[in-house]
Amino acid sequence: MAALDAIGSHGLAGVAVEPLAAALGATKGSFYWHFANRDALVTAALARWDRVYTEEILAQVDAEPDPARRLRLLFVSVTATSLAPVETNLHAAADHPLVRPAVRRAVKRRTAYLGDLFEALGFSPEEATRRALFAYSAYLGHLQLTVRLPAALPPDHDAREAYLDTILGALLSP
Amino acid sequence: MAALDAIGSHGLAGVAVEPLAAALGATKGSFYWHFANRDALVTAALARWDRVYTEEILAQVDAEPDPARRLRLLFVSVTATSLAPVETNLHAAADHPLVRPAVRRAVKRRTAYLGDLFEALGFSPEEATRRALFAYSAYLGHLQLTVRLPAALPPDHDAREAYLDTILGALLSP
DNA sequence: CCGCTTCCATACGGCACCGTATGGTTACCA
DNA sequence: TGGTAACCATACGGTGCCGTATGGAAGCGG
Repeated sequence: MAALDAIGSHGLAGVAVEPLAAALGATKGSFYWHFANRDALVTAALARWDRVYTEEILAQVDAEPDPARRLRLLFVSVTATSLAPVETNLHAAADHPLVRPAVRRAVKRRTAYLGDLFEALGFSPEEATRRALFAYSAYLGHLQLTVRLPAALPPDHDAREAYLDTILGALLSP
Repeated sequence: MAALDAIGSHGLAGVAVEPLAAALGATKGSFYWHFANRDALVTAALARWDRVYTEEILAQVDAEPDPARRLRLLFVSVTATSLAPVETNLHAAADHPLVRPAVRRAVKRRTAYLGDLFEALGFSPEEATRRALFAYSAYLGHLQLTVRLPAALPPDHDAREAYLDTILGALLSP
């Protein structure tokens, strides 16, 4: 779906009919035969985002049985830089009436998953909910830095590993 | 500065000459006498943001001598919901050529301050840098949720206090 | 071969914004 | 008091986008 790529590279405003059609070597006339309007395209992109960026990732991570290793695997999977632009730009566009419900649904789904994970690690339900929200906030901020200011992040692989150790150590401290 | 308010309520794209002039009861002709163009207005808004949203806040927090209480005070000050929209929208617009250097500067300044704080709390310089980045990421994500999805955050005052305790506990765990 | 559906292109009107041109008003000052 | 600078309003052209109207071209069943 080219619309999701456009969200990644130019944000929600980048999902524009005329430039997109031109980039695909087509014309507006063609586009408006396939879609009712721009909103329909955005809606389709959001549905695709929900499948690929939430359900598939969680299903894949959920294969790991050990909760601690599952949390680490989740962080590694989810900070892959290829996902970052779309994630960041969609969260940033969550004031848009079409985007808001999709993002709300994703945040609920993801924080619930994280909450279950922290419960499996031995925290009380309330504490698990708090740590889940904390972890998700850190995830959001990390992605934002990844996209906008990568120079602020640890430079090489070793430093990133140490950084991940720090994060997981803090999140799992009793 | 009305431009900063516009960034808060409608993002960088909300800094538009004609609507802004109309909102102030003026006209474009008046605006273009005071500013060379839209970019000049954006630049002025960014300079003001740097003063009010970084320097003043840090100066105010720095009055607290105890590092642990200073960290808590910093979090409380900085998660005031009145600051959240401008902060979030500016970070979200950091791909813009005028905004990028301003945000980069702010992030550097703030993470450096946080790093000093964690060093004052007894962490090694490297660990302090990691925790500073972690704390700033969590801050960014938290603000984003505050603006876009406030329903995802702890609902009442007691829950927010418990949440803050969890966060500070995790950030300060050895 | 005819007519119908499917798919695509060109052309148009409309909107919101940027920036410029130009004239007008106020006020101060030589 | 006449000139000049500071400030503001109206009007215009340009751009990039949305959505519609309209006319094909290609394929396929009757």
